[in-house]
Amino acid sequence: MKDPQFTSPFSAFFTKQLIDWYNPDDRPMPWKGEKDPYKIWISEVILQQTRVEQGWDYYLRFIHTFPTIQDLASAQIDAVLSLWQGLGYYSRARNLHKGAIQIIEEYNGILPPSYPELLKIKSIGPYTAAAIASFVFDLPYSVLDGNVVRVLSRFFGIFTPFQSNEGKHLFQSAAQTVLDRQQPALYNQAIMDFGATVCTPAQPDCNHCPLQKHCHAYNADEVRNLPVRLPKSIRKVRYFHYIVFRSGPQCLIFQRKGKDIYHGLYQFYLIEADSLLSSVEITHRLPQTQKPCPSPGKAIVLKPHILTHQRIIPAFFIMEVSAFPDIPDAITARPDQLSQYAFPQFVKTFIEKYLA
DNA sequence: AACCCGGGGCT
DNA sequence: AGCCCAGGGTT
Repeated sequence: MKDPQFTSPFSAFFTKQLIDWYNPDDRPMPWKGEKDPYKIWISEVILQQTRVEQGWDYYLRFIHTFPTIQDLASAQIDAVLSLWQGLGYYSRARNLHKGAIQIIEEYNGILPPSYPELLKIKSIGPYTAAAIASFVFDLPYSVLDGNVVRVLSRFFGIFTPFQSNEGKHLFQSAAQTVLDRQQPALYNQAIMDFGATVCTPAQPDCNHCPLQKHCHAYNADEVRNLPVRLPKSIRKVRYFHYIVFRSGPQCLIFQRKGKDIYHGLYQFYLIEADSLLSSVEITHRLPQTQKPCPSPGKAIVLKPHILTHQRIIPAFFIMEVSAFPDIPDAITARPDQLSQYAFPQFVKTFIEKYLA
């Protein structure tokens, strides 16, 4: 299929109004105006699927701990994950670390001033490459994120879902058409701030909108129906039964392996099932070791942990033993040492509430 | 092209 | 309860 080509008589109006509207000082951020490509890179990866307010302190801590690419590349992955703890989407932290090593080994330690080269670096996709290229190197690449898609779909009346193949080309074409090529950094900041503060998902401020006159959605009363999204997939339900082996002041933890969610982070001994298991069922599924385990006590069931694609129900069984069972890869730690390890948020919640 | 990956805030 | 967020990697 041929790429859909975007045209509109209101492109120039759109761009001029946006630039006139924009005042960078209205929405200050720690990384705004930053010209160190490393810091912009960090900020943009943190901001992937993450709100500015949520990422703010993580960014400051991250660049304080790892001020340069070399610092990040030579760090242990556990240290990186610890800084990321609670922010979610932990593959971002793992890929950031891989990317730093990649830059040291293949790019002489410097982020390349080129969109296609930036795209080759781990953690950098089309959005982040355009952001770094425009913000740091003043290259004419338009960013295309959730904000931009929303603004473009409403103003130009684009009802094609962005998630579809056709939508990706159509929105990319529209974004590049309205880009102010003379000042790409200012323009990209402008459209994202505009989407975040005026053309918001719910209850956009159309009454004070500088684009109102030629906004297709406003004039057709379609604002609430745009952007159009593809239906979302059904959520899986998973039951995580954690056995907290305790012996005196110590307990056992394990690092998650494989390619599943949270891999690289730490947890207690896990028995997963697709339903809540009884004490008897738990007993049958305890590790087979020399020393028999006592039967588990009453489960501490926390509220479900709701994620985008799954729902995790955490149940904890604290099991006092005279000696730890011999389980491969077990790590012995005191509760006060657990802060050295990165845990999924709901495990951290349990530790603070029941093991502190 | 489809699926997977967190956590928080808002309505 | 559902939606959305400064998306990218894997298969």
